Amino acid sequence: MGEHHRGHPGPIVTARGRLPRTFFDDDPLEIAPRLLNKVLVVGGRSLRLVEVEAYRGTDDPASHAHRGPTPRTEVMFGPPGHLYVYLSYGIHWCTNIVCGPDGVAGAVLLRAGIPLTGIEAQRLARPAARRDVDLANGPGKLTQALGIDDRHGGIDLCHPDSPVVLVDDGTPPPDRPDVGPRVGISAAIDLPWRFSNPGDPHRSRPR
DNA sequence: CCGCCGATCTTT
DNA sequence: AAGATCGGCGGG
Repeated sequence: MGEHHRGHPGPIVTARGRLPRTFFDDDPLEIAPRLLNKVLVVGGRSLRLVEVEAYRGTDDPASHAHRGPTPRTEVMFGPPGHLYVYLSYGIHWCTNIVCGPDGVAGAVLLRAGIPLTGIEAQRLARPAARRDVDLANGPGKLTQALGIDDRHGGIDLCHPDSPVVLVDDGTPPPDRPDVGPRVGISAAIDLPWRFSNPGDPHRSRPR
C-alpha cells in the first residue's frame, strides 16, 4: 500500500516509534482503548498491552485520586506521560500511565500484556508463572515481569532517557475492544471503563 | 476448572 | 480496617 491520499484527512495514525506526550494529554477514558496493542519496553523486556482500565480523579469514586492529591497520588495530578506505580495489597506493584492535562487527575492502569522480547528475563522475574501466558496476564504480574517497582514511580515515559518506554510498532488498537466493568473495585462498579483485546488469552482472569 | 484464603503493608 | 492482587490449596 502507498502513502495516504493527498487532500483527504485519512485515518488518524500514530507514527511508529515512541509515543509523544500529546498522546496522553486527553481523558483517560479516551486514551485507554488507544493504548491497546501499544508496546511497553523496559530494557530488553517488552510486551504488547492487551488490557487496560481508565481511572479519573475527584469525580471517580474508584480512583486513588478521588479524595484529592496525597503524597501517593500526587503524580496523577501532574502532567501526562508519567508513571503512577502503587503497592497493591501490600504485596504487588501495579503500573499506571498518567493521562489528561496537568492539574487534572487521571491515569490508565496497565492490566495485561503479551510478552514479546526478553521472555527469558520475564520468566526469571516471574518464577510462579508455569506457562508463558501467565507471565503478564494481570496488573501485578505485568509489573513484575518487566521489573517495574517503586523506583519507577513518577518517571517520565516521554523523557529521552526514560528507562521505560511506550512504542507504537504499527499494530493498531482493535476496532471493537471488549468493554466491561473495572476489576477489584467496590465503588462505581458499573462503569464500563475496562478495555481489552477481544478473545486474547493473555487478558487477566477476573475473580 | 472453580472457589476460598492467607500474605503483607500503605493509607484512611 | 480495607484495598485497582496473586498463588496455593482443596474439591468437583
